[in-house]
Amino acid sequence: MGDSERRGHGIGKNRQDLINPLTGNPYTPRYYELLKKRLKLPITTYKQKFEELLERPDVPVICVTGETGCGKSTQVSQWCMDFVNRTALTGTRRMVGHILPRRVAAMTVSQRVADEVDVQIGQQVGYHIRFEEMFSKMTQLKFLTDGMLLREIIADPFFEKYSVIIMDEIHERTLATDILLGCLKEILRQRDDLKLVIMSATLDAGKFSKYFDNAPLIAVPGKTYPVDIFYVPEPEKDYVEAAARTVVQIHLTAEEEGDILVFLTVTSKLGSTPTTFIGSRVGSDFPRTSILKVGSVIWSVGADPSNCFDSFSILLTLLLDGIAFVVDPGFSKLKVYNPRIRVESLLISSISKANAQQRAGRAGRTGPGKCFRLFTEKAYQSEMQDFVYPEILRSNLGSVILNMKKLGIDDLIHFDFVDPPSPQSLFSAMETLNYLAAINDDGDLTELGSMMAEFPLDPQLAKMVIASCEYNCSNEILSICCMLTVPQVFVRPAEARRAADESKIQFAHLDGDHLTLLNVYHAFKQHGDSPQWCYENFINFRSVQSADGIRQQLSRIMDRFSLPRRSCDFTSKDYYTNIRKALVAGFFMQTAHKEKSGHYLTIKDQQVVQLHPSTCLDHKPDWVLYNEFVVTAKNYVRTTTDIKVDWVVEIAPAYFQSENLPNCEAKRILEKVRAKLIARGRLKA
DNA sequence: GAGCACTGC
Repeated sequence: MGDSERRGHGIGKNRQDLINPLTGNPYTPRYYELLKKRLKLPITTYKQKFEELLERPDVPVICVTGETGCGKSTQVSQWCMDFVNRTALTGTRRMVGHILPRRVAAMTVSQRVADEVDVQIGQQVGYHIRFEEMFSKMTQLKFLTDGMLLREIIADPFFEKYSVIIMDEIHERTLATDILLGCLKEILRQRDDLKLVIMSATLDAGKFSKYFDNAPLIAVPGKTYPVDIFYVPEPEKDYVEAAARTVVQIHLTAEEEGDILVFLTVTSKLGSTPTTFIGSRVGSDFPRTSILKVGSVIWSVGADPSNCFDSFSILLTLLLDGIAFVVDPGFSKLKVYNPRIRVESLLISSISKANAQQRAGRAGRTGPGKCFRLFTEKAYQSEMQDFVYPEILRSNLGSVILNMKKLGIDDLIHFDFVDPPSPQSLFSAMETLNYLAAINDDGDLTELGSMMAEFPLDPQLAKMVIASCEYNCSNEILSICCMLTVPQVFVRPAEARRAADESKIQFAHLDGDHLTLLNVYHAFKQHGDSPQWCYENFINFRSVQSADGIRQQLSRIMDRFSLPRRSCDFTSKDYYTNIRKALVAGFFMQTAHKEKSGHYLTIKDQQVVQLHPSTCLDHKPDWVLYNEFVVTAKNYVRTTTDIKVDWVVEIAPAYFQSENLPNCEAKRILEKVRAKLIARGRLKA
């Protein structure tokens, strides 16, 4: 705590006391207002202990745990900034980097800290997230997303910009965090002037402390009240119904005041507005505010069902006090990866004990609370995992490996991961990168791979973008690539499905959905990026707008590598053919063949798939390329384009060599085509 | 002929 803070409300007699050392200006009234609140935070008691640890040269890593709301994110970074200012040697002053997994969190926490230390955001305190740089030369404390730090480390392998790095919310265990933790452990061996602060939710703390050679741990108790936990006696068949029922019951019987928080995941049952679903069962005279978590969207239920929060307010809302009841069905939507068929999908899966405890904790923020778990106590005790598997164990590792190779980490098998991925999943991703020519047969990054790593894209997309220059259609592929990267371009409101489908027809390209997306992008630009036009044509404005932003970023990267941005003549018969060939250059591993029986099999893994009904293809081509494999009631390939077998053999000869292929109809055709192309001199034997 | 969209660069 600075001198002025110790004097409480800063009614110092000496004018000097009222000067903000960061700016040289007197503190504003707002500063004192916030200071009062800061002094009451649970974490404030631990300031001295933390600072002592920070000063000790033999302590490179400090772990801090505490529940949301204890103040760790806002206060610890200020203490670190003070520390750097106290100890900074003349000459180069280094920064404090505060890493959070989400953009919104990085923005809101940095704004809060800037307010608390009474500076303008972007000056001494700033943030850096994708598409937004809010910092300057004088920035001493910078908030950034983990993905952003992963970009920075490429240019600055020892984090020499920083004196202190704070890794916050690491229990979320994003891919980027896991790579960074491994890198940081190594960097700390080589830099004795770097401090690392690890912050996580309480339960996982021991694991990280141990990983960093038993780093000292500061555990901040939460300011919480007891929460009674209730279980259902029998497993619930339909948890959405059960959740609605429970909400009604609380409403009718509970005497306590307070709001209800329900954790739901998106399911078909809920439709586009879970509000209506719950609302229809709860009735309209529902006095309590229900906040329903649906993916990343929070919906409020109550008198005004249209009153739903946008994603920016979610964090703030969830931090809001006043919740006395939690209804927890015990599920969340989780990415799972099947390495055998190389498919990532979102599955509704059971949450972990740690998740369940965190959810229950929401009920005890302002007073005693109740948590209704819609699963049995036995399931909790014996079936739930302690923690959900971290993302790195549930993902296709293509991007991860590309990133790590770019950082010069060659031996991935012996890299010190907190949770090492299996050698099989590493190998399968290496194989994919090898087919894309991003790494050579020795596992070393090629020049192409090094370039691919610079693009914030999946390896296939990066390869496609770079390859498109050879096909004279990089402008078009760039647009398609961005449209593939953003969510849900076509809007289909429940009440206007037919109108939406009819509207989509005007963009439809009969050769495939990729070209349809290109048409949408072009139309969007022709109509001057108009939100109104989007609305009228059932196009998701936010999606196409962000596609446009990504496009600008990717364009700059292309320019940096002198990759020509070109289009071939629109009237040429090759215009669309070139584009489709460029698609093949990136996605040749995601192709399917129509068997004689009429159904499609994926080439490499022989999965039976169907074209997703949303496709614009008006025919069933013999060969299709797909962007996505989705598993719902059936296996579908979504966003598909008609391709010619000659192209795949010509463009990816190594991949389509027959020894790689399972014995099937497609293999025999590919062999014939191969022989034909060799005979014509279009392919080397 | 179904509907199911988690984040980050």
